[in-house]
Amino acid sequence: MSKEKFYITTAIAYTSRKPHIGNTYEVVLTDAIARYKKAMGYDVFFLTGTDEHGQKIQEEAEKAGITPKQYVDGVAGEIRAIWDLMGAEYDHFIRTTDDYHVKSVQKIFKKLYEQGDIYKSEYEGWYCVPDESFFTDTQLVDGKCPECGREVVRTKEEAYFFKMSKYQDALMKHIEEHPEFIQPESRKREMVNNFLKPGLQDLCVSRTSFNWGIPVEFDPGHVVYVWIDALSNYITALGYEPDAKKTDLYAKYWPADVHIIGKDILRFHTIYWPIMLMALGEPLPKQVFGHPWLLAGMDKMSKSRGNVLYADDLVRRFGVDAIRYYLLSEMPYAQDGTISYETIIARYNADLANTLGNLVNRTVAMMNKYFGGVIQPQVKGEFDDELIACAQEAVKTACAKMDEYKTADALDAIFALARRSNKYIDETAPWVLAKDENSRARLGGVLYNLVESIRILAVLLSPFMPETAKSIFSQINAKATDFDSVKEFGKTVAGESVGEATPLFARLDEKKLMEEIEAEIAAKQEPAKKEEEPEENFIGIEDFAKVELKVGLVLESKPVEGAEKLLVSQIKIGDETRQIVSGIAKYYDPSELVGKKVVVVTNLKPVKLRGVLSEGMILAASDKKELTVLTVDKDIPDGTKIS
RNA sequence: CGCGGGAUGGAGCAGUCCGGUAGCUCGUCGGGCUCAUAACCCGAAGGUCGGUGGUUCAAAUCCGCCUCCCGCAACCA
Repeated sequence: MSKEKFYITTAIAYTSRKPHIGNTYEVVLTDAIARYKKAMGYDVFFLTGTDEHGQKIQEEAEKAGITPKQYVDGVAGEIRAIWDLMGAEYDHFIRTTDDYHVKSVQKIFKKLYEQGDIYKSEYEGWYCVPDESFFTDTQLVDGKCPECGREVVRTKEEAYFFKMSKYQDALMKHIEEHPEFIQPESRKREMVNNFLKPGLQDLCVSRTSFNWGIPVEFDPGHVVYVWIDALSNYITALGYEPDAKKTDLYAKYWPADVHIIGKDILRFHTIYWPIMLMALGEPLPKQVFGHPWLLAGMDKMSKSRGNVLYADDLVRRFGVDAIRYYLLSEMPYAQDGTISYETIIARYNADLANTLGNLVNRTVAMMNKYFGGVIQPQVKGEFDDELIACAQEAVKTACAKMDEYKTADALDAIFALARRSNKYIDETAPWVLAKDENSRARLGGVLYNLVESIRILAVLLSPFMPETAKSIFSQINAKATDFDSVKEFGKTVAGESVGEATPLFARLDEKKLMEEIEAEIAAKQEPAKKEEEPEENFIGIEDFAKVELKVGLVLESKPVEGAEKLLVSQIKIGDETRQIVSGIAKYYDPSELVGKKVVVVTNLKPVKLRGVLSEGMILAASDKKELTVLTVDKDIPDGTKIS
């Protein structure tokens, strides 16, 4: 009888830049699940890879003065190196520039076109250059870009569209009939209520404005736009081609058991991807899990905020398993988690060094001290039952939680056994037993129980911290290391010798380490700033002169109906009065604004925001928490020019 | 009234579906022990479970209303 299969994937990482620890979380999570499933006897296929096409990459490459292919080769290599560093045991690493992928995507595109699911747009479309976005007539707001309100160009570029609406009802039905399809549950409602119920828009699936993409075979000049290209990776990696004989891999592993993805791309995986598969006549993935995000403090990690943490830096400092442990134990199932050096150090010391590391260390040390390292036979005694029950409970709970992909809860159950084992040492007090020759057998039995508990701990930890598990196995010289061996207590073999007691995780000096880290960060930031500023950020005085700024007096202000952030104000600027809409409702009560003299950009092209005409812009200073409008220092008539 | 999630000792979370002693980890304070990585074990302090009204013998848990936070959508000239 063959083993049950389990196909699991991460999203493919975009190769525009090096991934930060938040991006890396996804591959660690997936790896832990994959290792667990393997340990449970599944025939696992774990896919990850990189998404390498698109305008952004083309631009980055141009900036760097190399070809897009050279550029993505570099970043993809970097990504793969990080995945390897994290210990990800993937079975295949797909790159969307791989030839088999390119070929298959072209065929998929063609098939969808030929069967009428993709059509060439017959009307002209609208393109917003700064946003690089393409819109249909109905998407425009008052003839302007719905994203940014700027002018759009009636673009001559044709584009292909995917008829999403055709499959809408079928998808709706599928989601209703498979409640486990979208995880976590709350995300499902977001998808259904925000996209499915209002009706799906047809999706633009080709571009002519850049050429770094998979060419549409039958229409030169067009490249396949992101969705069909990127999402298909899950099947092309298995050798899928439409209307061809199914490969063994595909026949065996598809449909995927779970796609592990970030919550930000849930929409593409739960709506567009299933519809694509329906159109191809292929089965849908069984589940899509949108994991939460890892935040640095309270903020999203981003380069511009300067709060980015990288996996390789962290691994260098704390080791792979410590970082894997942090990510897997700290992230809640459905809510965003946080990461910082302080919290890593705190968990490292409390859980890894004190609870786990010290347990192993003291046990092995006693074994060596009292019995020359030789494991003694099991001798029953007081407190044993409770320890054994705890070990069995840990196995049961850890597995149950892992079946739901709740890694934090699983680790919690495992560490409960480590804590119970430490307590067992205090209860049985081996050092007291050691003083009495009569209790020598019991002393051996106590140590046996401890070694066995530690062995079970290591087995359970192996999907999460493979290196650590290995190190523990070697220290206690464990022979039985698979999940089968932890079903019952007592697989440790008496007569074997344990190894040297080597600390698994050295305790960290938080204060000293933080000083070191801060110094390092400071050293890194200084030179980086100097490089960037002078070259790119200067504008000439003539550029500045293009902006016409004047003092304006706020006569009246009120909220814009139906908009959360908008206030519409009547502003007197010399002889004229203008209506200006600003996104400041969260920070200002309309009445506060009246009578203020503010700085207004007067030569901005008028736009309609939320249907209300805005003829200018009020300048304001803001960071993520606070916003304040600019006013003038001394009183001066409205209409005064600012330069 | 766009949709959804949440508010529980200093921090992070469980408990809420199926009402009945409010639990876990970290932190703090006190004690114990000495096998061990100044570690481990025990004990204590600390919560009117966001507010309010109701149902009930009994509400963190069920129902109504309100406040605040967070996602998604929209939008932020």
